[in-house]
Amino acid sequence: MPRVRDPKRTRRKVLEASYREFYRHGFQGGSINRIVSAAGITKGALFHHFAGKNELGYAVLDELLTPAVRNWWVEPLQGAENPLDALRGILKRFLKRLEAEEPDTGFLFNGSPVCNFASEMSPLDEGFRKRLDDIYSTWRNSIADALKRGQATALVRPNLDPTAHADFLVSIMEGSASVGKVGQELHFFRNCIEVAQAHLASLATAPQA
Amino acid sequence: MPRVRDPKRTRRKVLEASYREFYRHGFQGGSINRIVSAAGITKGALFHHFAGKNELGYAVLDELLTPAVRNWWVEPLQGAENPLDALRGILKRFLKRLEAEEPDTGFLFNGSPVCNFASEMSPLDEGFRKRLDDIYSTWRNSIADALKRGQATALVRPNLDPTAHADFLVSIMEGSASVGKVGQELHFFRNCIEVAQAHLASLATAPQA
DNA sequence: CTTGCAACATTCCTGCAGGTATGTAACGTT
DNA sequence: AACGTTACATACCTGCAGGAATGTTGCAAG
Repeated sequence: MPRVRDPKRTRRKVLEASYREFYRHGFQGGSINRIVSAAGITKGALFHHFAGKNELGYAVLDELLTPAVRNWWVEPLQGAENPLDALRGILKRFLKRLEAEEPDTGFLFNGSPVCNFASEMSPLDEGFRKRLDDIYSTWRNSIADALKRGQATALVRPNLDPTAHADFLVSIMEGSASVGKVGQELHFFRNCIEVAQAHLASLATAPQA
Repeated sequence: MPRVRDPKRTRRKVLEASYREFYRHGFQGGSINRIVSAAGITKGALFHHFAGKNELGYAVLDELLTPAVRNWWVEPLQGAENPLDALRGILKRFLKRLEAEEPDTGFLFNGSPVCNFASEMSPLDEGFRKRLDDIYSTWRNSIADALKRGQATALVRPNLDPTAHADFLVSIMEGSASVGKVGQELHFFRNCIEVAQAHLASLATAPQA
């Protein structure tokens, strides 16, 4: 049972409402008024917890999107004995999640939240650009490191550039999310992931059975 | 020497100024006032040529971005005898153009304009969604058709899905543009295109020399 | 059990946004 | 040459945006 005053909870509610608002309307198009009414609080409360709209956006990146990327792409790769299997597992989970979602809801069918922020805000504000660069860097490094470990254990072809392939994979994820949200057809996502899976399989040393 | 009144020219100036404004600030963040001052005209002239901000955005898509995609991706593939070579040629031209550009200017370093519109506006307005869907559809169809022709002439592996690979390729282009604009490093684009080139090469029937 | 600060709520303010109303002058038409 | 329409320019209007100022209340510590 929530107490009458629970600053952490309030802050969290604001963050999540902001996330949804910015996800739908973009950052610039997102309205503080809508956020406070969606969160069931007042503008005074919001500005007590966040210095301004930009800081609110920064907090969404730092406290929601950065952990999300860590959950999806860093932790699953960290302890993996076979990095290619781990990557293919992530893609499979992605597709499963997409198939379970209703269109127009949720994390994936309306584009990657990170990519939405990046498209809109990275050229306009250095605070956003820096944070988004951090997110994409850890994402790409996580994949590149996994591929390097795979090369060390002779599971991944030695003659390929792990960094380049990491860049390529992240581009695929973000690109398919952006293009797919326009058409809103599961079909499209399935196609992209399918080809990506085949591409990943082609990175293994032994031609797989 | 331009005449005192040249409606086509004026309209064109507005369109191009709008394109630049929306490219930098996004559609919602883009300001009509800035557009008219950048175009060197007045608000009355703008609203004489365009019914409203949305119609202005539609016109940018219809009259600037649709032809741009046709130029880059449809026409070069249309008469190509070898579709894979044609695709690789397009990628090479892209990279050349990127290398020639200053960062922070131009078509590519700040993301794909189509993708920017898509991320921001396709969930918010059906008029935008429809137009963007058309653009992406012709883009994808153009590639898929080229691959099919390649299969017919036995230049492309028969056991791959042309549609799926077209979806994949468009995702790569748009994704790398979106992710790359955050880091602003030519390195990243080069990596993505390089891997994409290798991927394209792997679609050929004969293991290429 | 008071006191003080943190956690809110209310109210108001300024600026710019997109858009309209109206005025005026160039230009094709007969 | 007079006219009507198209192509603009000027001035203004309404609304909501982000945010500041100020008021009020829970709550933990002494």
